[in-house]
Amino acid sequence: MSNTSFIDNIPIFSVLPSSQKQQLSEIIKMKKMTKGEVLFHEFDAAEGIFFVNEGKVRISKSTPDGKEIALSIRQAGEMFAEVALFCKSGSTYPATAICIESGYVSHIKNDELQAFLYHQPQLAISMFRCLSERLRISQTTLRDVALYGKLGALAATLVRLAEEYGIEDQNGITIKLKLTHEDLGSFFGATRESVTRLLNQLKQQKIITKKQGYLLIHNLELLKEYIN
Amino acid sequence: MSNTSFIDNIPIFSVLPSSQKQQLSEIIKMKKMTKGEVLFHEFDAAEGIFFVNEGKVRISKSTPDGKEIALSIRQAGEMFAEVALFCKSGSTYPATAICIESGYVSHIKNDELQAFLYHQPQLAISMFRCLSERLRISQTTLRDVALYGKLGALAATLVRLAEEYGIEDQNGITIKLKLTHEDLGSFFGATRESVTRLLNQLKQQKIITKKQGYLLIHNLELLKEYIN
DNA sequence: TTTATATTGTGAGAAACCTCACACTGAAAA
DNA sequence: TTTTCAGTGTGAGGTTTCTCACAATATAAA
Repeated sequence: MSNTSFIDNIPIFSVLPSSQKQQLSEIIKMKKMTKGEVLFHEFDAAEGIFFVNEGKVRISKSTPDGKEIALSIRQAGEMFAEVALFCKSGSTYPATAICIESGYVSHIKNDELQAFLYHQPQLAISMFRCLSERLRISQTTLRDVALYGKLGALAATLVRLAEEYGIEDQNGITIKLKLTHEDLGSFFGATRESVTRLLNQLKQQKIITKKQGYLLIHNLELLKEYIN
Repeated sequence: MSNTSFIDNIPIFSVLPSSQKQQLSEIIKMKKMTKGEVLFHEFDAAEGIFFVNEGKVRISKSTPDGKEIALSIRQAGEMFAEVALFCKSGSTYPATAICIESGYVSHIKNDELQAFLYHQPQLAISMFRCLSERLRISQTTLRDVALYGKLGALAATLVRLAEEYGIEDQNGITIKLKLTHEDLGSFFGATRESVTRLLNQLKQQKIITKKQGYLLIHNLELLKEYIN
């Protein structure tokens, strides 16, 4: 009945009482997105913040010469472009968001969310928490990429993806993402050839296998040993 | 007269009216720190947030095998351990903070600042902004380290240090930090030998020189070209 | 099915970076 | 001053990773 159903599926909003959810639903706008669609480009004016309702969005930064690094992949219930919130007017998005699996996203304009948050300290705190968790992840990734070799960075990436997208069964943890070797390499700056070779190393050690196009992790502990 | 004078020197608190500063001064505690002192270790229980009053603090993460990456160097007026705020109880600091230049730091316990912030949305927003700026920087650094080589990462580091610690005069921008080649390398994961060789490359191109122990940047534009 | 296209696999050589060893320099301590 | 020591410079050789080229497989389209 209420049009707040999709808001209920976004964990960060669970701190809100339903009256506030109703209010929120008036400033949040859902729209369809299709695979390949660019939701925003790095350096576009930062207009607002997004939430994934369904589908997946890849957040990435690139260099002028065309190389690209994937920062994260956002799925249902997750927020992105959070850096835009409360930013100075005239700021730009620090990364590009591309839909990699069709679905729906919700969007709230910066100024409207800011006004709303002013009276919802609970929600503001939740968002603060989310932001600080992301800073923590980013700094950890930086450490991994700078200090371990590519094998370590790959291991760290697989561990992180397993935590976020892993489905566990008796065989191990399947990473439910269609990722090419090039996609994987873009998380830590390696070429597809290197990723092929590194993955084969891990396959030889029976740490991972490939099943129906998905990576299957047999031994998460061993994988973690590459990072510590 | 008032004991809020050191609070006045922390920019993020400038949004507070003086009555609130007075209130803040009751929960914030200043203490001396001396060079080499560890303010907290990575994985210590996250008890609170810090502000530098005087001196400098180096924030770093390390690996079990002793390698280390510098995340930032905080100086007077700046906040650190911001990730601790609003974190789940039982959380730990994600990095280590070591004093590299004696001075004073102020400390606020998490729960006390949280209670205070609840009634100070203005300040909460300022802190949110600071956090998101740091996420932006961390993600940019990640891109630099992953996609450019060590020379690019060095250039990016110098540009960032010049912006934060640079003093400009007719000769160029002096980075007012005592940094060994090893310190510099720790920002992006290079050995001291590599840093020596890379710096000499930049010196040959007249982009930088060394003056009285400090790095002097003659051509910031050329340096930036290594990153884009 | 056949065909087209995207993805993966693999070798060989180049480039970047690290490691180790040792010499040099400059600033602080004796 | 001399001594000491942290920091810097540099060569040689090894390792990692990239690049380029091309072959082998999947996967999707016809």
